[in-house]
Amino acid sequence: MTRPGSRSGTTMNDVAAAAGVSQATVSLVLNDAAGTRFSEETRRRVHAAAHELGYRTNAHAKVLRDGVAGMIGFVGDFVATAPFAGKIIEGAQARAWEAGLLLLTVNTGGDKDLEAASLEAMLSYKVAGVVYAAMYHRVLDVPDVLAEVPSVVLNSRDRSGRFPSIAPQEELGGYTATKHLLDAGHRRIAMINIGAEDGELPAAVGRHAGYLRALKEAGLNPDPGLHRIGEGHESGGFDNALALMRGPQPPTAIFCANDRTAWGAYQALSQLGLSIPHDVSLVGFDNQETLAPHLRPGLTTLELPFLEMGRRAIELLLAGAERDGSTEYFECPLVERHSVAAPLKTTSSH
Amino acid sequence: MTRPGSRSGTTMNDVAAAAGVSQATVSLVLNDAAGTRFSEETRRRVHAAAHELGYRTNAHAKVLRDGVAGMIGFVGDFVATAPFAGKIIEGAQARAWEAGLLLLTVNTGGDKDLEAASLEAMLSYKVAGVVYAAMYHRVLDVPDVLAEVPSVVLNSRDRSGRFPSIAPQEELGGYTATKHLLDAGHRRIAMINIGAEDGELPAAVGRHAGYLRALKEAGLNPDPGLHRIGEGHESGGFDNALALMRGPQPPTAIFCANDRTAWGAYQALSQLGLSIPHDVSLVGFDNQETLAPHLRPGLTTLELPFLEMGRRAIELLLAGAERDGSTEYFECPLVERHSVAAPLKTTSSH
DNA sequence: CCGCGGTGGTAATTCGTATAACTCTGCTCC
DNA sequence: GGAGCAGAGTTATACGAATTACCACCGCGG
Repeated sequence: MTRPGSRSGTTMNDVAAAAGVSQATVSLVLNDAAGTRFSEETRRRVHAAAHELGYRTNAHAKVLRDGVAGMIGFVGDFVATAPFAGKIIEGAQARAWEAGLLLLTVNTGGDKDLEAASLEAMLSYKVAGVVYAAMYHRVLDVPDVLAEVPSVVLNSRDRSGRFPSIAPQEELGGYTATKHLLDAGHRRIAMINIGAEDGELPAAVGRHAGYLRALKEAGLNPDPGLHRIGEGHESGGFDNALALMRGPQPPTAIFCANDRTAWGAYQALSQLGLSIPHDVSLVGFDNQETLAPHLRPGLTTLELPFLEMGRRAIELLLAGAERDGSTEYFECPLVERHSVAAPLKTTSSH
Repeated sequence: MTRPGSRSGTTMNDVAAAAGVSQATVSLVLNDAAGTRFSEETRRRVHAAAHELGYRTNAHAKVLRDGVAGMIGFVGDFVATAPFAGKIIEGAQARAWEAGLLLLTVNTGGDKDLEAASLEAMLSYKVAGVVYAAMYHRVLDVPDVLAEVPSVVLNSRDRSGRFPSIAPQEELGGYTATKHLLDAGHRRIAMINIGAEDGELPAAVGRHAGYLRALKEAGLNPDPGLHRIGEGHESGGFDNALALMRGPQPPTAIFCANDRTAWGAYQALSQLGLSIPHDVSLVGFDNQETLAPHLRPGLTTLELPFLEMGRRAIELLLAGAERDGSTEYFECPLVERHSVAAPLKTTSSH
């Protein structure tokens, strides 16, 4: 009803009739099919008619005919919900679009029934592949149906090892963070981790391992009293930072295994009247854009390369073929701001 | 290759062959079509064969035949990127799913070409409707193509008035926030707004109007010196709060037009050695989940009902029909935490 | 012995597009 | 002057599911 010609149901037959040619001609001309020859006059008429009628190809008919759809499924336990992980979709969507593909997204919120049902729906839409994304890095069980189509696990690892996975390089991140603090001259470096290291949480395990490696490499003996476990939230950072600084031998620097924890530590230090980085240095992890740059002083932290990871997931899908279950690790670059300085007085180690 | 029967290309004909019946029978049985009668034995065989072969309906064939697809397009200038607006997608997706529909999402990042192209793609997929969502509440120009399909504008208003819009009730929010402060006994209430009120930013205009109305209703004369304009960021909150408190007659309470601004104010007050809410009370706006609950003390703020707004957008789409360009406003409930208390000393007004 | 109604199912068509195979008209060339 | 061929299109079919119209069979009444 909008413009005269833009009825939603305009088909190639309508265009053909308007241009006075056959439907096949319309198809061939509009798709600029290779190896066919039509007079300039005919091409002109077809294009004119198509434009006039507001013709738009019916994607379903095309898919039915060609067998493969221009869509990729993106299932996550969060997708939209998580504040910072939006980047991961942004990257995926951008890359998909470059390949002319649309993203069919569902966030299950952890609901396994919804997950199964939406995967079924996606498969009936003949998606070219499925990205199975997780909010945080862990080891997870991938639904069997995904084996029917190219799939990749994003920001987590597939326990069964059937699917290619993409994950951040946690250990190196932990190492880099700690090394940065060591290089600034710190010797008593605490770590407030996110949750227990029961092996199901590669972020916690890896970051801590990197922390230990850096310490060891510097010839330092890790003080168990400086290693604490929060829950990845502000309160965990707050409580643990408070306990740490009130202890007998407080650290001169704290590595917080995520930015939220670091924020809690900021609040604790502020409450104790300690200044950052003068009295104590801090390094975070995640480079959460709503947080890290806006703390005072700005938080030095490690960036989770979500944009690239999202892009890469689609890339792998498109490459298809190989389909081994190997994991591709992404390095987390250090982004320096102003929460790290040299310690006040060096607690000499000999 | 996974399980024997789960080839991706299993069609009704395959099932029919396996069950020893016709394709029509398979269709009728599987869809449990009304008014048809098949023997129990036949039904059983059909279901068994379908299950055995891992049959899954081809959505494209169905759409082609039936004309309407089980998908809704969701286009945004952000979609994933914005930290808190994820809720809006979550709500939309949940409601869509209840209706058996999938969401086809694209975040354009403001790129108009991408926007146009993805709308075209969505329309070729015969989406049942399109939600056109914006990151922040404003007045925007909606692409003409949207007129071809049921569409609704989410978290913004359509300038042309052709499409139904859904937006938060900013004025009432500003009023509620201010009233809350008045009720606590405050008389000198400042406001740090987000950006200029040039009419293109309903959030800024509305929240300020509500602030003025509440003041007027309380018989107070707004002090222009207490009204400041930030940029909606932390730094705007920081700088303006600092200026406000260092002024000749500092306020006893500040209404910050968003949570990020409020956070900046927290930092400024902390720097000045002022405590919240003892020395000054604060109210924010947005109830940003990564921020408001984690500030110390927790920030009293107004919630943007994104989940409901997202749901409602889909609801309107499904209702279709009417299609007037009216705007539906959503109330922003006050969520009380601990940043508001009675003022220290009342600056009596007579 | 024919017709009739009910039961249980099937054949054929439709949706919109892509494409392989085919037709028809001129023209050239020997 | 007919073979051959290039040029310009067309016809027909397939993709997978839904649906309408139809058909075959059986038992029974008249």
